[in-house]
Amino acid sequence: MPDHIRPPGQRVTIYDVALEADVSPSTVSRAFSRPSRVNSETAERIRQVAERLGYRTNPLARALTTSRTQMIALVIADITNPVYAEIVRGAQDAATDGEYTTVLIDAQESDRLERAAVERTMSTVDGIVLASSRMSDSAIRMVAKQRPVVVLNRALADVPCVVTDDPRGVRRAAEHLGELGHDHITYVAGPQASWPNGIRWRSLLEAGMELEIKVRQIGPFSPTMAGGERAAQELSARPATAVLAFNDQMAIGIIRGLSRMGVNVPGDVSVVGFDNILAADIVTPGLTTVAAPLYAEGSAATRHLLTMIDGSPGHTGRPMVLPVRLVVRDSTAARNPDPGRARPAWVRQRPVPGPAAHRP
Amino acid sequence: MPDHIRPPGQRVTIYDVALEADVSPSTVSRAFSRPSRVNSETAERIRQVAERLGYRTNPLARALTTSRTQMIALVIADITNPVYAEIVRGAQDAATDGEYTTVLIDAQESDRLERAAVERTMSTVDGIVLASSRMSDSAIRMVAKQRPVVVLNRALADVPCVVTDDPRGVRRAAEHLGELGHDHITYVAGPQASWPNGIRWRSLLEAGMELEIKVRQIGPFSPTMAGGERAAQELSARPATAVLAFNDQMAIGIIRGLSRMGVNVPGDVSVVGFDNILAADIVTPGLTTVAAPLYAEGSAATRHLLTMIDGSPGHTGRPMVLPVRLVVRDSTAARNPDPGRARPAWVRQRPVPGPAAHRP
DNA sequence: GCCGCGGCGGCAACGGGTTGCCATGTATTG
DNA sequence: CAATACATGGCAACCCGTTGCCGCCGCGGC
Repeated sequence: MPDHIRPPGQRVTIYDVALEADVSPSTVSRAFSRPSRVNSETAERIRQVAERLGYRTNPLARALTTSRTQMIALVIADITNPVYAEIVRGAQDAATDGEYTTVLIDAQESDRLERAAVERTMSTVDGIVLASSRMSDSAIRMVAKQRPVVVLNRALADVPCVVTDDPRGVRRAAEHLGELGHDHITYVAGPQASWPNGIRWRSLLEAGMELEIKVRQIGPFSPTMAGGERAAQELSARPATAVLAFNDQMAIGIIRGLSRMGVNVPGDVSVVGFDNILAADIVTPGLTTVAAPLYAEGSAATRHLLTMIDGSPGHTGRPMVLPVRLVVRDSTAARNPDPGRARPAWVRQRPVPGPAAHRP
Repeated sequence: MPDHIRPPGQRVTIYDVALEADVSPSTVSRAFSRPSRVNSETAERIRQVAERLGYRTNPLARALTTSRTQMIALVIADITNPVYAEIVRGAQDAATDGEYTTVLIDAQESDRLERAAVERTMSTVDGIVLASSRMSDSAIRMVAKQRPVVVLNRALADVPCVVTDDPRGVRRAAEHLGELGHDHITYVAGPQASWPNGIRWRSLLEAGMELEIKVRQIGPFSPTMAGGERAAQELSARPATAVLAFNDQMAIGIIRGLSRMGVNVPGDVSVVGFDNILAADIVTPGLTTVAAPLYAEGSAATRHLLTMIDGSPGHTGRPMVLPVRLVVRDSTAARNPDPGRARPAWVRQRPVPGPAAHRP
């Protein structure tokens, strides 16, 4: 009965609908793309025929003339990093609201892969959100010249940006540590290609000046738990009582590394992270961290992108900055007043067997 | 100097190249898509002109005639769930190997959203990997009729599938718990729309029969930490000494919930999860869990999809099944031999203040 | 010298919509 | 009632490659 069962692979086109509805193809086209341009009864009839035949407009064909694919690309540095999950959610929801589809690209922390992927995708999307791009400024500008681009977690002249208020976050963390009696903070650096890494360190320098806290930096390390564990090793060579890590994953790695070496967190060392990922709450001790409004970041960036696509110039003046807050948990505590107790376990470097290894 | 700086928005087409190289557009087209079909010197000249002009072939236009976009869609149930990160990596790497771009779609655990997104994307991709789809069997078959589809983590007649050996994983978990003296296992169920949820429960039923372990089920709960904490509440009403959770996130939630109520894991209750996400290793106690070869899943599924796209029928016979292994950590222990001690803390239900709350 | 064949390039017809412009018919206005 | 405006629909060109088919040319074989 349903005569809309066509040989598979034979897509229904506007021509089929036109024939069936006894109008010209252009009318069918207009019935969908500019309904106001056609008589409402005709439009309705066409819509019914289309429905019956199972017609779907072919986005590729449409894109060919309109050069609008209704897709945007979201490029993230590392899908393995849970920070991006919420950002993606925010972006995706905003895109869906605007009738756009999101193409997610995982750069795997690689400049090269990121460029290649962007290159490949650029011509298929109407705009791009670069979240924590690892590309060079000039590469980004190049891309921005060809398509609307919004950059997330990075400030860059002439390109619309949205960033979080990292300086304030760092400042709050430093104040918090200062109040606990720490007079020295070690920054454990993440990837040098990461823009926030630079700003966090500089902010700490600045905060240190004002608060009269000494600061130093070690690294860079990979922004992962493994990287944090490696940092812990290095920390043991140059002791510290307060550590600010580039991100939560590293902070967690640091906590684990230190614990394994017999160093007590927060008893001997206070650790602060960045991002407030879910795991920050489940690690023991709970991780004190600077929380960013992840979802809002993704959502704000893509909303801005959509307005640009719709022709707005995209205010490239100041970056849009989103507020952060310090989430205090149990990885920070008053500085151990007994220097004799603060170091021994650590100087001895007695490696304690870690938690049960993976046994198959 | 470089005359290839054209007014932005004016893309270079084969016609421009043809004009400049003094050949016909078709020759330019062939120079790229079938180099063997054109004289190698001519081809080289064309390539140089194209390079000079900055020509890039427009994938949309190409797709219009070839109906090949060189894109595949990867649909995942919930990007917030870390399990998918590795799957995505595997899929993406495999796709990149085959010169395909991956479009990631997050279904947000919603049947409706998933269908809508698939519907929207279907016509723009050459094939689809459905990882842990929440759609109905019939909806999936519908999609499979229009595009090559590989289903991940779900078995479905007439559609190529790749699954993990959950029955064996559950069996191993049950054996492990049995050896520790547990004679009763409670399964904490996840989403009913999740296929693995069903199979895990049935496998546990079966394993219980053979191993003479009693089993029961509670739930369903949302497959998140929050869901696990809710499950912990319910568990307190109907005590258990051994729990198998639908996934790691729930298991972690259960551990936290129980701890908060003063129940000791693994002293009073043993908890086993599923998936071996990173957090399983950082929670205290470390979570015993059934590990799946996430990366391999994504990679195998996509590779299979690519062969289907290249015309192979896609063996729809038996699903491809990937091996799992039990990772034993510290959340499982011998059953508490003292029933008097096994329940009191729990019957009393003294809610213990949880870890420090988020203080801004 | 004639024929056949292979290499190479061009023509033109797509693929599936979109849109500027024109033709027709009807409603509005003076 | 003529003149003008507007609503509606059709024609045809266009977007940018791809590809079937044909023609031209040079070469080797008989």
